[in-house]
Amino acid sequence: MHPPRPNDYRDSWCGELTAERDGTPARVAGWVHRRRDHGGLIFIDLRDRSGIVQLVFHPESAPEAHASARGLRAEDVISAAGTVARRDPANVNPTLSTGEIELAVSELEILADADTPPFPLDEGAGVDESLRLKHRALDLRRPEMQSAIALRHKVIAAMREVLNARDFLEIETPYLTRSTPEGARDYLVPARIQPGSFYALPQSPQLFKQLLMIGGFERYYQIARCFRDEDTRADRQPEFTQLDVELAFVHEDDVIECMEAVMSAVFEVAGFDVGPPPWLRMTFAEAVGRYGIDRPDTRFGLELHDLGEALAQSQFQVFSSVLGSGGVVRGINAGPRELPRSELDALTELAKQHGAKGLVWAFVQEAGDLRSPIAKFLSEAEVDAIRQRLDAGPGDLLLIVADQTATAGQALSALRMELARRFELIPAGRHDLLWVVEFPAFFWDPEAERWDAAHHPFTAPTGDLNDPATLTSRAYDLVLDGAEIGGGSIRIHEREVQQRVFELLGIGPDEAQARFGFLLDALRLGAPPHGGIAMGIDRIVAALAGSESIRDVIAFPKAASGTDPLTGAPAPVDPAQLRQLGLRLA
RNA sequence: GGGGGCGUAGCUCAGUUGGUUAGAGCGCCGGCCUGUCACGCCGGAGGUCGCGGGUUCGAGUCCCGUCGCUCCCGCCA
Repeated sequence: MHPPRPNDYRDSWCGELTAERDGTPARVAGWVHRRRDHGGLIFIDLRDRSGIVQLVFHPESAPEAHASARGLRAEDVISAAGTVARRDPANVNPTLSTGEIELAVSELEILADADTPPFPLDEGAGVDESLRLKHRALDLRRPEMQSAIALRHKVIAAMREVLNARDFLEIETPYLTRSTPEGARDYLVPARIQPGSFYALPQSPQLFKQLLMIGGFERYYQIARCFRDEDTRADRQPEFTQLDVELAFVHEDDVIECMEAVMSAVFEVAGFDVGPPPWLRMTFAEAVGRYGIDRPDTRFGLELHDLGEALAQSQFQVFSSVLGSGGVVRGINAGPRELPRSELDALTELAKQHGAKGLVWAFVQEAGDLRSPIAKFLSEAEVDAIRQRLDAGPGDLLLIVADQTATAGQALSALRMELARRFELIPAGRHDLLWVVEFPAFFWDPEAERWDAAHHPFTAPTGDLNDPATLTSRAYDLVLDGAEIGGGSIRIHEREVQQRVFELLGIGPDEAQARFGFLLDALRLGAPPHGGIAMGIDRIVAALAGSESIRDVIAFPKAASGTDPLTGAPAPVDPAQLRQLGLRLA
């Protein structure tokens, strides 16, 4: 690390005192990591951002320092000066980078004493998370948090470096804005100077970056905070950070190539091996066909297979009726597994939780027949067909779901993931990265009785606008180990097309003008073809750090409930503040 | 909005079929200790068993309600 400017607190980093400094004076500062008081000798492990060094206090040679060292406790903040001394070979600690030396302290200053920590720093990960969040300043001192936050910095720095070298401009867009709805609920901010009116916090800088393209900047990026008022998950926070990128005069390949350069640099600084670009591209149709969902984890098999053709006439009513109503019967071969009934029930529950009405399990017997609750409904030909489609042999466990395509896919995908966890099917250290492309542009929403945008309403479609079901959107998602870490598209740059898409989505000309007039107006003034992408920085860093939750790579995250145990937000406000805003609580 | 899991000492947890004074490890406090590095040894303090109600002679344990944390579905790209 860059050496500290010597002052009366310190002249050296703890973690950088080595045998080369033997015999030289040094002054360090930091937190008391551990204390070992032998009555005579006192050892203190002192920690700063760079690492840990052992301080030793001798009662004879430094009685004053030794006396005050007796009162040191965990997390006290001190400055200590003394002489770097090589340790006796028998006393070397090989687990410490500074283990060959210690600092024999002659002068100790206690800069701040600390209360007994509410949780131990070395067990941090096992501690209740809301307690950690409540005392986040303490929690952040844990090595895991230190390295996660440092990794986050390195990732963002690598992104900036690549984009800067390619002449991108980093441009900020407003956080107080009119909502640019992409489907999620907006966070609203009441406007004092316009009582009754509200700003919205942006769900993404989508429209602004398109305006920047129309504004002639051609290559833009931003490390942008985005806000969505929806329930959280381990990988979702009310506010999150994305690398937002947009380019003018580009096609899909141009954006993808650019992001491959950016992400290669990111994976490189993290020492994360995903192989060199270009990375695999898979169509939406193939992803859903083989894995059931549009963000497949391809690190293991257990692919889905269609059984509908063989079962259309099945005596088993569930199969025939689902197939008759346009649904599918699909299955996976879980391989040779012995599972007790209770575990099969648990898998059925899982399938139901993901929307399926049920799950059919079947074990292939030695003779080729099936042991299954529905075996008696299946003809020999049907059993043969199932075995063949699922490439099943004796002992194999087959899992079959009959439902509408999307539901069956989601349920089977959840089953795949559960089996992979349970039977450890994912090879250690393997990481798969792939682009999913050629998404359908619209899907029919039967409840709202209208078309809905699969991506967002500004995504450029290809095909015949008069036949929305056949339209493909010029969108692309980047998927890492089954997690969507980024997504983008070529945008609509022609006003007429944009207007037409709004109509399809049930947004009439007046409403479109009211909500998106500023975009439609700008599209009249000479919009270049353009496209871009947004990369989820929290998810990327979490994946690189091996964290289960993005909260572990955000310095000050919200809890799962959306609240902040640290500050107590959200909190009631003073009535006077409400009055100023012209608000009254219901 | 719905489902699952959890809630006992500062922390992590155990607590049997409802039964005496609710335990352990770590931490904390005091004492001893001159080569430890998760130091060691001796002693000690520390509990609204999340909260409220109920059943019972008796509830950490059973029932109802409620709150909090967490994972998932819905929702959200």
